[in-house]
Amino acid sequence: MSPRKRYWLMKSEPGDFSIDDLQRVVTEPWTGVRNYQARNFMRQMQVGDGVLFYHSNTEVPGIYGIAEVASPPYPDPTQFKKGSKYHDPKATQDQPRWDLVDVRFVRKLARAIPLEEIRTHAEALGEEFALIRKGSRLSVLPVTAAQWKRLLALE
DNA sequence: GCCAACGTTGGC
DNA sequence: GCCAACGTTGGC
Repeated sequence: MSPRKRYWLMKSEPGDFSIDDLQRVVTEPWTGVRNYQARNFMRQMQVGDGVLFYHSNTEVPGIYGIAEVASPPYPDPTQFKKGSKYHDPKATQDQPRWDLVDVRFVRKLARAIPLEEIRTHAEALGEEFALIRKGSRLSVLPVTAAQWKRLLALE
């Protein structure tokens, strides 16, 4: 028995990989996460979970699209690749350190929801929401069903 | 490009 | 186990 569908927010710098890139390739392994908290969230993911696709480090940071989890978690192959900027010398095939999931394109939002606007709804979303919590830089974070609904109502 | 906040590393 | 130094993230 699998738990009910969950929701997540995943950040990407559009210069590296944008929602348009995801639309083009449809499915993409979410490589390069090297933060334990973010990794642990990906380990909890199930196929079909909803994903808010967030653009960071860009002119208007915010939510630009919707994706879904397309695979169970598995070891990030880039951790084994010497010369890759994601290579981790402490990871071995027997003892991988980093997991990822494949992410599949669902749709672009009719209108991006800027971080600035999301902040104005902090009270409704909950102060503990990691996206707007002071100092939080998590690139993969959980979203409750209520937050998912509230955020997409802003579209 | 700046820099605050945070995580990781490594000397001791 | 402490903590300074360093690296990274990501908003602005």
